[in-house]
Amino acid sequence: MAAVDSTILTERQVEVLELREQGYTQQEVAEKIGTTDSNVSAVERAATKNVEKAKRTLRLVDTLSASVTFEVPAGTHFGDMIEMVYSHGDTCDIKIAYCRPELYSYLYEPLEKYSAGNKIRRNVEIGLTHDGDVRVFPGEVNDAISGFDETRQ
Amino acid sequence: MAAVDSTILTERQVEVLELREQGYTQQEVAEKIGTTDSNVSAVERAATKNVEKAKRTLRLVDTLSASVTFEVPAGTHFGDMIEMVYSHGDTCDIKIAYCRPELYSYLYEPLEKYSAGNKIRRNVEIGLTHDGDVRVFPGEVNDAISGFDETRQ
DNA sequence: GGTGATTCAAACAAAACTCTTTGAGATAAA
DNA sequence: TTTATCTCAAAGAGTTTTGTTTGAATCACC
Repeated sequence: MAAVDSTILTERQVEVLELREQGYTQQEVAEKIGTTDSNVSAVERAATKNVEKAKRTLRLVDTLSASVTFEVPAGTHFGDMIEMVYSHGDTCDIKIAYCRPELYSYLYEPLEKYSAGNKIRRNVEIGLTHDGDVRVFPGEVNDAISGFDETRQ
Repeated sequence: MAAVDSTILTERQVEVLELREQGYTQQEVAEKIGTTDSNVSAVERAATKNVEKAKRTLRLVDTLSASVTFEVPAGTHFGDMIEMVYSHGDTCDIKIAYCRPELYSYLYEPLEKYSAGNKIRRNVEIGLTHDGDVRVFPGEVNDAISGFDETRQ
């Protein structure tokens, strides 16, 4: 079995991920490792959640390590957020490396799933690097402002 | 403060990372958040460890998601490991996308710090993708085989 | 030598997470 | 309908992690 040292995955989680990756169904995996399909499902879900956490962690650190950071509150319009990027850039003598249309799609991509009606439904942390790059971290939900029920499908 | 939702960093850890990133010393951060410099050091270390864990997690998942995976035991010579890559590729009808010298430096880069005397000091998980790419995950220490004291500087 | 910045180990309580079981549903195909 | 596959919530016991304190140590620099 693959090593899990200094990883946020447990041995059990890697065990399940490996077998699932090889094409076995949850029931087959359950038999192989001696437990129930329901348990395999739970472990697999925990593993997936951990992988998502790892991705978000690196994105957050990447954003925080920019020389300027600021937070955009949930409910902000996309256009306003873009203005905030440029004005913070001006204030800190950073020339943003994107023109307005570029920045729009650059920001829209990672935020698409947290947006609706041209508004962002989450607090967003934005970082500006020395050389004008823009980094984004979609943060926690803020239903009070956005007026959306995140849990609904 | 930046959101830490669905992240493996705690609020405290992000708090410290943010202030440290802004250039404050550990003592200054300690005063700001009302604790000791020694504590700030500990929290910062935990945060760094978590970031490393996140990186290793993604590398492991990347390796595991390859269509063929196998493990190279600690103590293996670099040359033997490279032969293993090609022979597994042959077995599974995967044409490795690197020639021998390329593969050598490609594998040496991520494994350099775990190597000595042309041997690897750790178990290494290797994944081969459908299109011949090679992925590497340096695993747990195995001092019994490698005969090295990892803790020594 | 002294000083500022940082690191480290040990210990502890509180908090978070893990795997598991149980029992119930959801979905889609035969 | 039956079957296979997968999901979900709640609850429990066990393990791990976290933040913290204390006291000592390291390192670079004046």
